[in-house]
Amino acid sequence: MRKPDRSSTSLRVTVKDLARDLGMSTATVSRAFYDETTIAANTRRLVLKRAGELGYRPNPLARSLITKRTKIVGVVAADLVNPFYPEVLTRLTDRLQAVDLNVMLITAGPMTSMDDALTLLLQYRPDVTILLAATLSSAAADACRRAGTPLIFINRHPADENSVAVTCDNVAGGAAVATHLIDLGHARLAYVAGRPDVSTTVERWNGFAAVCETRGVASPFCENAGTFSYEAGYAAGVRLLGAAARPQAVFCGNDILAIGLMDAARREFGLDIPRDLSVVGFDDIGMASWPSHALTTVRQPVDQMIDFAVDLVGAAARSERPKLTCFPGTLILRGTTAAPPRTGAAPPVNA
Amino acid sequence: MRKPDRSSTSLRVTVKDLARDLGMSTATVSRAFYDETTIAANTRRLVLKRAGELGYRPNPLARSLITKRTKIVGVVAADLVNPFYPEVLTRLTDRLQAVDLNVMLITAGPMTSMDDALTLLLQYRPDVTILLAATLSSAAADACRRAGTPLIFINRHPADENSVAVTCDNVAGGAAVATHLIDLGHARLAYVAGRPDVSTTVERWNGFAAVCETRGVASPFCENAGTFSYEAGYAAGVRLLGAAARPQAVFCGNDILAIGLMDAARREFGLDIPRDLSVVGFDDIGMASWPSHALTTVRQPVDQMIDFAVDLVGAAARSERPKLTCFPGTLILRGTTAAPPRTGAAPPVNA
DNA sequence: TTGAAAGCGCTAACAC
DNA sequence: GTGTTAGCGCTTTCAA
Repeated sequence: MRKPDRSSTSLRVTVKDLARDLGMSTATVSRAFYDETTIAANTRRLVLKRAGELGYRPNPLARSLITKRTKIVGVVAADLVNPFYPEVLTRLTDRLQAVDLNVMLITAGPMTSMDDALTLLLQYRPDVTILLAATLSSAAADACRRAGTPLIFINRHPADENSVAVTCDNVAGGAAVATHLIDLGHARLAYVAGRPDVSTTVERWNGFAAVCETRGVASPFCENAGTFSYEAGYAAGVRLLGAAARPQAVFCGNDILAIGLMDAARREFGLDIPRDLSVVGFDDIGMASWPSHALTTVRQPVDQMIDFAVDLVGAAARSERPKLTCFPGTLILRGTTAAPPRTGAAPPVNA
Repeated sequence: MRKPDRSSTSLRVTVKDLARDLGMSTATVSRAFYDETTIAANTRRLVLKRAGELGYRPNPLARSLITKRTKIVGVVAADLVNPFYPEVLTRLTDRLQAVDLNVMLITAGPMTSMDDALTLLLQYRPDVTILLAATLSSAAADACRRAGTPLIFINRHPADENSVAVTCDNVAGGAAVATHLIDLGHARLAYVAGRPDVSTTVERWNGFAAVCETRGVASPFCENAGTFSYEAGYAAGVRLLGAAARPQAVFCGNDILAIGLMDAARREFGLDIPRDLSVVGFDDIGMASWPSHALTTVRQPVDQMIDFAVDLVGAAARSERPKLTCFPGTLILRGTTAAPPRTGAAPPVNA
């Protein structure tokens, strides 16, 4: 076994060093770093002052041995290639850092399965684990429960009703899209589903389809893209728009699907958007507002959602169990939706 | 002070438990988990088997107290909104996880400065710290040195010649772009710089300008976008293309700048690309190959670069000091570059 | 209000 | 090849 490199041993200050320096016991020094302890105000001041000078900070690794709390938040990111998640991750880590929490990131990729990666993470005893667009095998969920780390899902409703989740109101979002498209006068609608087995896919469809039914519009066709990616959107576009009765408007499971589908519409079928086809996405990623896309979409209130999730982290660490929470989205009208061209007899003009 | 939540105390198995269960000493159990120790092969087998059954894994936090190694790799990501970095980060964490290393992620954002975030990270004593497109204040670099964490820069050449860096050959990349554009017949070239103070910006320019000089083409105009973002590219496009002598071809500091600039060219000036303007990027992010962009660009060999960086992590942890390493990029020809339209007298036909 | 002492979970000398 | 012991850096009883 390699022995620790004593030569370059960090001249790291420890409690002992600081205690000796101050002529106090290590216990007193330690107490200075906790609010709820009995220590003379003046002693604390002294300790903190000298600690600052010497650059002493309690070692969280050693501390965790006793307190059982690591100040580590595990973040499991399933799909960083969808630009929505880097946006979320950036704000999330920033906010967590601001409250003195560190992010341990795990991803599932070609080399490691989600379950293996999670096992690795759990060794570090994260106080809380946040799942970004990730779903867990029941074995993995079990492992988390045994390890005692509360789970917070972002953008997913877990099947397990015990977990905490923060999501956008996907049902209402889907409904708003349907209302918008029907108001414009579209009758042949379609939905492009991403991963079929996740809550966002199902809920957005539910809201969309429900309004179609209420408004007496034919039930929308559902094209399954299989996953949330540009390529999947493009392929779905090829299938959907090549069909005999092309839809007049399509609601895509998220923005990146919508962008893929629009590229297919233009390149493979020479369609003009929105004249020949209306398209709506979901998320409002940065790219959606670029002139080259100008995508009408449902904006998720990312900032609020993340801030709330960070509050949940605190609550979860205190073993509180808040209910799952759902934030309203906002339909953002841009350039990819318009009324269908009039065909046959023009409708009576009544305005 | 809150006392550890004994009620829900994880029934986590410890060395002691396992040792008692097996009727061995804790030392023996511990030895089973290290290759370079003297332990009977059969004993090791027994220990590992029972450990598997009971779900025992040594607590890395406790272990680190003695070994001074945490198996934590700090990753500092400066700009996750540029899609290049999520691509890199995904592969990086995946590879690190595969060799049993965990990623602690820090970002600089509105709430926390880079230096504060780094301080937070260093408390956890990462074995190595990887900087993704990040530059460090000299105070921060000092802090890292004092904390004894080796630094690996990805996509940046640090000023400090002590650090290790893995980069793409930006000079050669810039040169290849210039050669391509000049071969096509362009004479009025421009460069759009991202952050002016980083090595990639400077090196790409150097390679680009050097070839112009060699080939006897007028020194390219340099437009400073200030940062590597879509918006900055768009704004730079507005300034650059609105000028009196519009360039025939522009080399952008990276793909996302190029995409912004192209949107400006089309929307603000009604230009057709590549007929009226040739555009080249750098990185070859996924988006560059989408039909809506079809961007000619220099591909960074991300996979090789990351795999190499992961090897460096191992080397750095062993206190070796490899030299900084530079991988060749590849010019990928797509649809945004073409010969300029002939103006005035057609050149003599000689083919 | 403070200090002495025990111990978190683990590894590494050193003896056997 | 294995067990005993000490101790990593820290917090937390308990007694003073």
